Amino acid sequence: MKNDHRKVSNLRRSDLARLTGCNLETIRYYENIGIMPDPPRTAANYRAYDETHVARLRFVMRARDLGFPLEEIRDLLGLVDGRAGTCADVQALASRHITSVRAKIVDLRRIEQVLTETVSQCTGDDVPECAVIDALQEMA
Amino acid sequence: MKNDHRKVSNLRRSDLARLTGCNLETIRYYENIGIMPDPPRTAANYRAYDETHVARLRFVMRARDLGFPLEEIRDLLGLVDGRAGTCADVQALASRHITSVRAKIVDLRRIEQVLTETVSQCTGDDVPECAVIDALQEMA
DNA sequence: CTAGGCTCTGTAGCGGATACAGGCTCAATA
DNA sequence: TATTGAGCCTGTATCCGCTACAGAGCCTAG
Repeated sequence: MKNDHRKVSNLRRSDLARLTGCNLETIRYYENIGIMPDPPRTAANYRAYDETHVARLRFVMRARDLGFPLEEIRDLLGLVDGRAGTCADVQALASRHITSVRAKIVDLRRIEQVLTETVSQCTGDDVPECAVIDALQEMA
Repeated sequence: MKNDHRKVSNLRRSDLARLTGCNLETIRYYENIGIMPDPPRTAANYRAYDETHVARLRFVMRARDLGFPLEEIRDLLGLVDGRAGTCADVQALASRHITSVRAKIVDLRRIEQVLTETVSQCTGDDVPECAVIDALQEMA
C-alpha cells in the first residue's frame, strides 16, 4: 500500500478524486474558479487535502447531481460556511431551483409528445416520404 | 418600405433572422459549421438568401426546439436532402432521440422529488440549521 | 541509478451559441 | 453632393462546465 506512510489528512489530488468520484482535472478547475479552496502544499508543491476537502467536494458534486449551476452552489457554500445564512435563505434558493427543474420537465414532456405523435405516423417503409420530415417542415 | 426594390428572393441576413426568429449571429455560426449552406453573395459581398434558406433554417430551429443536437440535425438534413434517406432512417433517428428525451425526464423527476422532499423539511426559520444543507452533506 | 508513474502548470477543445471591434457599403437626408 | 448612420462584413472573445493534453518536475521501487 503506497499511501501508508502518509497521514490520512495528507491526501493527494488523485486520492480526493478517488474518494469523491470526481474527475481529477475537475478538482483543479473547481479550485481555479473558487468553488474549492486553494489547499496547502507539500514541500514539492503537491496539493495536500484532508477530510474537510472531501466533504466539501462531495457537497458540490451532490448539488451538481441535483442540477444546481455552479453559481448557485457558490451561494449554497457561502450559506454552509455560515456567512449570514439562515434556513430561510437556503430554502429560497432551493425553491427557485425546483421551479426551474419543473419548467424543464414540462418542456421535455411537450417535446416527447410531439416526437411520439410524429413518429407514430411513420410508415417505417423504405421510401423517401416521411412524416417526421414533413412535420418538421410544416410546423416550422 | 426599404426592401421594396429588392426581389423577395434576395434576402439579407437580417431578413432571414426576422423571418425565422433566429439570432443574426447564429445564422453565420450555422454557416461556419456547415448546417446552413454558403449562400450566394451580392456584388458588395452581402449574403443573398431566398425562400429555400428560410425553410431550411426553420427546419433546423424546429429540430433544435425539439432538443435534437446539431449533429443529429446534420443527419436529418442529409435525409431531407435525399441522400439515401428513407422513412425508416428518419424514424430510427427520431426514436433514438425520444429515448434520450425520456431519460432526461426521468432524471429531472428524481431530482425534483429529492429537492421537494428536502425543502419540505425546512423550518423556514431565521436559524442557521437547515434540512437542505444537512441533506446535501449527508447524502453525499 | 534509472524507469515509470505520479504531480505540476498553462492552454486548447467540446457544444451551441452570443457579443463585440474595426472596417465596408449603401440609402436617406441637409 | 456630402454626410451621416444603419446595416453588413470578418475574425475573435466569451459563456458554462468540464476534459484533455503537452512539457515540465518529483518520487519511489527495483
